[in-house]
Amino acid sequence: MVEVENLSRKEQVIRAAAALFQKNGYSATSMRDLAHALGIEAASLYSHIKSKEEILQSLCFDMAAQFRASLDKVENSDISYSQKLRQGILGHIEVMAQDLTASAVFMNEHRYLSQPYLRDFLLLRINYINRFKKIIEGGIASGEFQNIDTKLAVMTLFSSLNWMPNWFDPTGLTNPKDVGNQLADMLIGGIKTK
Amino acid sequence: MVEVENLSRKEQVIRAAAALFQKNGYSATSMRDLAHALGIEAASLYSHIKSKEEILQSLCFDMAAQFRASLDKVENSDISYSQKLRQGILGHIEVMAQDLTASAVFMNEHRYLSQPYLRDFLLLRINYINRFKKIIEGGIASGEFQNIDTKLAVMTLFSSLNWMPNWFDPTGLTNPKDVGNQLADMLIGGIKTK
DNA sequence: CCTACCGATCGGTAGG
DNA sequence: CCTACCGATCGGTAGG
Repeated sequence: MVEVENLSRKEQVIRAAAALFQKNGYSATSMRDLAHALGIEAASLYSHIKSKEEILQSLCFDMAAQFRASLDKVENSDISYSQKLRQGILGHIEVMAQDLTASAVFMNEHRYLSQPYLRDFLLLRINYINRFKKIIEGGIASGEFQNIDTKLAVMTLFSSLNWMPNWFDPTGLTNPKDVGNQLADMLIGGIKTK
Repeated sequence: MVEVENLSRKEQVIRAAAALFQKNGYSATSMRDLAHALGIEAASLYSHIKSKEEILQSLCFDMAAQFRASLDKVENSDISYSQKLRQGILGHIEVMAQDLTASAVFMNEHRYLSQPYLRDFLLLRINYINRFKKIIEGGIASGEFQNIDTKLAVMTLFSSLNWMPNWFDPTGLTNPKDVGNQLADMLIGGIKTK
């Protein structure tokens, strides 16, 4: 019971922190700001978390794990490279849409991780990007895609995906799946052999 | 002479600040860090600049003005919408490539602007984005482009452009113009009527 | 989860 | 461009 309560409160702390990190940035968010948002004193936060950075670590690595898991599913499936790319995009957006705030922190605040966490995070990220790149390279090798610059293509895709938390309106008419399919239409149509 | 020296020194301060803002973030960069990079004491910085934020303002609004000017040239020229979009992309990348550090600050640190500067900056930015959106809408209306979601299209373009300072290697083989043309090929090919 | 508090550091000013 | 310094605030700890 005590454990469950602690975990739950810890998650409240992390979620409140994510909202402040997104709004004001990690460095510009003080532990007193965070405490105030939760209606407690700054010192009380340390009953739930070890440090300010531990919160950032949770947020960044949890999102990274979710992105990774979503790509696992499509990577080894027996579908065309266009379909793999589309499913990869849909998976990424689906994960993002489940927590746009944490996604924005993942994208914009990971840089404030200290070593060795920063290094580990960047390795996870480059690995993720390279898996998308491999899909594009596979599509080129099979003749499905034009012989485009794969680095430019994958960076265009990645930046477009990660910028979404900054403009996507979850209360709007378009749902994550529609946005993902439209993005896939736009990008795949552009790199597909005509 | 005194004026010229002051201006020059001020620009040195701003450039050094841009490098630190890019590397460590605006909030996490102290005036003592900046002073150290220039080999002077923190208090001495205030002979050249009024405040820390004034530096950020210079960087953000200077870049905004350059982006705006580059789009002015292509907007009213008598070319196809594909060509307008391509020239807009090339112009944006050319401006960015001239100062990748300031461009990264423009993209990632503008959020630390205080009011009313933040509001003004965001208005300039949405205006810039809308001008690209108008080009895309014009292309749809003329039948040159498919009937895509213009918001998604312009956000994909804008995020892709602004993410470039984070991965573009100015010492590499591809020059800004090649990258711009490749990005235009990829995006325009994707939205053009087949 | 609180009060009380720590040393460190912040942006900036006074006065030269 | 410097020394000397300001009040405010930082992340975090001790002890309950």
